[in-house]
Amino acid sequence: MAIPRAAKTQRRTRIQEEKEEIILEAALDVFSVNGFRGTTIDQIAEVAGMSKPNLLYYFRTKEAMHRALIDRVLFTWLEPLRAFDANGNPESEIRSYIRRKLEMARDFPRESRLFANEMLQGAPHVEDELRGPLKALVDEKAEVIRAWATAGKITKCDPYHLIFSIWSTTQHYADFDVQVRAVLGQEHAGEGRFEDAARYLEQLFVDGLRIRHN
Amino acid sequence: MAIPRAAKTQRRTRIQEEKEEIILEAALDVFSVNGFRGTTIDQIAEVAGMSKPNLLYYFRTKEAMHRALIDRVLFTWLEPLRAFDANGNPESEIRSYIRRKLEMARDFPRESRLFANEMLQGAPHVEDELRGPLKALVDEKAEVIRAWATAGKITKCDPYHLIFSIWSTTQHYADFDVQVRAVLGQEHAGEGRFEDAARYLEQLFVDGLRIRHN
DNA sequence: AGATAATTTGACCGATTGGTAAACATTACA
DNA sequence: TGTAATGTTTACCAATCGGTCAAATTATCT
Repeated sequence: MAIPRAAKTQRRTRIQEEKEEIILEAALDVFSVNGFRGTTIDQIAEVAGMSKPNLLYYFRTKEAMHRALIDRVLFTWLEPLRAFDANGNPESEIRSYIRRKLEMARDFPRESRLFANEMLQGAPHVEDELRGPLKALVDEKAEVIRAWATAGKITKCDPYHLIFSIWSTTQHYADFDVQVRAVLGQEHAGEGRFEDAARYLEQLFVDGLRIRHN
Repeated sequence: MAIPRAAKTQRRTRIQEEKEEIILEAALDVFSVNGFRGTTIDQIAEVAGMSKPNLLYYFRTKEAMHRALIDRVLFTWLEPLRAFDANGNPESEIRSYIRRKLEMARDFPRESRLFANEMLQGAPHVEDELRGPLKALVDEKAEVIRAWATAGKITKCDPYHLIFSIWSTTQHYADFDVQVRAVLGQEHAGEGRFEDAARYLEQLFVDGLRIRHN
């Protein structure tokens, strides 16, 4: 008798951990490109190299796979913002936040696209997380930025829209990668484009905010 | 005998124009949210308020609907960039480009999401347009910006990444609308958010580029 | 009005969808 | 080694998919 997903044993088998890893990896491949509705379990099964019923042994529904994937990715995705330090130097904090976000766009483009897909569809599966934990985190960091502005360390500006602009400019290089490559052309579309982007964005944000260079 | 899509008559009927309009409007609703793969003809038919075979009388395949929709939207979508004037004042040109793009994000969010969906999927239906006409247009405008920089009217910066950053920051308010609303919360998520965004972005880009105020 | 062309629909097709049942194979553990 | 739990697969299901067809309806033109 098969009891999937550690219902009886509490502890997860070695095989369970390995297979769930493989499945989520494959699911990330497919969901990030085709979105939830556009993804079929068969596609994921093929990428994962296992049969469809075998997938459904580990995750009972397509929703369960998507849910598990979102949950896992959401935490790491917010890491850079969590690392944003109130006690740090404004210029270096913003610089390194941009750098980290850009590295994530380069190294984890599928994760970025997974979220983008979810947002485009109106976030039917994660709206609660947005209104709850995400808003709370952004509120906290926005307050830090506002304090910097009040203290005259930074130009006065709307901290929420500042955060939005950092999110959008950096994630653009993951979500719109095809367009970026197409427009830059063969010669400038190499991996150097991330360094070019980093240089440009740091210039834009730091000078744009008139951050005091100590 | 039914001859769809003006094969014989050359001229399009009044009914043809009306119905094709209704269909594309409905298709925009659905494609922009669910992407190509995630959209079904039945969904479009229901939104359009007509039977599925009736849709297929005007557009023979789902691809044909999507194609027609992309073609129509692509032109208007690039309007703001086309209006970018080499002879204008750098500051006002960039300001009004941002303003126009932000207005489009506010007034035509579905069009923005349609493209975003297409990009996330790797642009399987429009890659040629990206490498061709779009790249050509961007190359031309990038040259204008570079000339401004050379003339000292503007801070030296990578013109391509400047354009990317204007695209991403403005379209963010259409594509990630749910997230923006969720983070801003009930009180700041009203329509005023576009004016706040406009104010912030103009400040960011204009001061960031150290444009000379004549 | 009558004829002809344009439009609309219900019934239907084979393929694909998410998911299930049960037989079979493998593993872990006594 | 034996056996019970875990893991895997084949065959299958009803629902939905993109699309066709022929018949019925409506608009157009003389």
